[in-house]
Amino acid sequence: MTAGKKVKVRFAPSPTGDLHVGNIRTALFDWAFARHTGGTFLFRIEDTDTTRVTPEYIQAAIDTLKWLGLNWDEGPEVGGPNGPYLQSQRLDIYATWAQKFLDQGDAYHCYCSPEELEAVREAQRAANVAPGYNGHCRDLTADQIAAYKAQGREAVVRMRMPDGTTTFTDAIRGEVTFDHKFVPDFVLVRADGSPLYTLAVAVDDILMEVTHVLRGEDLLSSTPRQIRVYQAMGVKPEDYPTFAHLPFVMGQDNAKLSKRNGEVSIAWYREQGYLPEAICNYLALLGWSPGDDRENVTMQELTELFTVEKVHSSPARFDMKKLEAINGDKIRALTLDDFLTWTLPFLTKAGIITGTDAEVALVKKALPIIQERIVKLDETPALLKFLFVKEFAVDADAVSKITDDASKDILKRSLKELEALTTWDHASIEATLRAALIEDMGLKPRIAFTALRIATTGSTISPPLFESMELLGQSACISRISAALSL
RNA sequence: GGCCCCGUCGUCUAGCGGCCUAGGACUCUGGCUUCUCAAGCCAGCUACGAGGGUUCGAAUCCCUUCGGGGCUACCA
Repeated sequence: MTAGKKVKVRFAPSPTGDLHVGNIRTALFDWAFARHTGGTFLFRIEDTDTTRVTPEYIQAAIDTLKWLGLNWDEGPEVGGPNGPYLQSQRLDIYATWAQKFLDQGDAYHCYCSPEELEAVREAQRAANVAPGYNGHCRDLTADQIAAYKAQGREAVVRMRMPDGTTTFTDAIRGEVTFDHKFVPDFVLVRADGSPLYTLAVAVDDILMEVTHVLRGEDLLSSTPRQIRVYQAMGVKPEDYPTFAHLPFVMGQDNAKLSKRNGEVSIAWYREQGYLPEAICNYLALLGWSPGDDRENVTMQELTELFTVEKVHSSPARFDMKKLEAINGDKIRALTLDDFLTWTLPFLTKAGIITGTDAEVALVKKALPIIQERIVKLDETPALLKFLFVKEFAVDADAVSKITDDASKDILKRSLKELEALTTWDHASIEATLRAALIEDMGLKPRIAFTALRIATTGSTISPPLFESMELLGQSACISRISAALSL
């Protein structure tokens, strides 16, 4: 199938909500496959279900893909030779093909009402036979049709599924066969004239010259229906796209990932401070591996290493802990400038800074000491807050730890030493404090520095103490310690 | 129920008949380091769903079984 042709892969979500982890994993594989093969990545919006798809969700899907860096060659905003790329703008195309199928006898009008169809299914379930359309309207006579029309019945367009089987080779699962006995005649066009997924997806994949369909395994059993449409379109088997059905991403409870068993919206991950590259790296490892022990890969490396042959056929469980670990790795690998760029929005959103040049400069100086201690960007405000607060106050739960006499002694001595210090850098601060508190007073470092940490940063947890004090500045340190003494 | 897909440590995976007393990563536990928190380093725990074959030899091939999942819409 499609051998020799230039690869074209499509990602075609139906935006009935925010794109979720599963969608993104599919998009990522589509993208990686296209880039690996030097092919085209096509992005199409399947918005034929107008009751569930909204313009907001469509825009959100576009933004999400952009944010992740999954750039497309054909699709919304960038256009392309086979547009439009929103199915809602291609209705006339589907109508034309549906009519052709009707004319050819591949499809027929079905006048059964939803209620009648449901009754049939109910009976089938009761009789323990496979539920599905019973072919009631397959061979209606002209009189029967006239009678239905006279009753004012609306018709759907239904595809005739001939006896036999459909066999295709899935690039991930191998040869798969479906007996048409279990693939009932299916609806192509609703009674209101709007197309269904089964029609639109098949028509578009052919018209847009898609060579590879990598999609979720939930669509595996709909493949024979797509192939049936190709046949009716007159497409030769060697021109069918190659199918590859990706395994699911499951939640912790082994059910398809959903809001109930894990956070699924990419928007949520973005707000939490996950890096797009971390999300992509982690998702790439769900159902795929480079084949060796490599795990940390850049987007560039992913496109070099990705092949469908290495994709699994078994589902994978989503593990937030592993994502966090990878995110931490990616954060630590960031250059200072990139780290700054990623961090600033979190600090401004938290109200820690407003964005002045002085603030940004201080943040930049402080970032190196927190880079290896955060896993997500949203941890940054809490760690750097002490540098920017206008009204400094010691955390309520830490106050009691520095009001005892021993702590007061530590703070008093520290104050004296720091006031006398003429060179204000972390090495000098540390040398002075160690000499006075550890060597002279004989205190344990842990005890001595905890008291100072609370007094200067307001918390029992902070970036390294001496670096923090350097950044804070001599006068601020002195005034905070003085204030702590009168608590 | 029927059809289809899937089954290696808790999780993601390596493995494609001998290199496997099953390797790596995350998690977890213990230790080292240490000014807190991290990071880093070291160690440990834990897996081929089960049962039959085939073979000198099976995690790897075949069959059965059990288990999980998907589909079964005028959703996608």
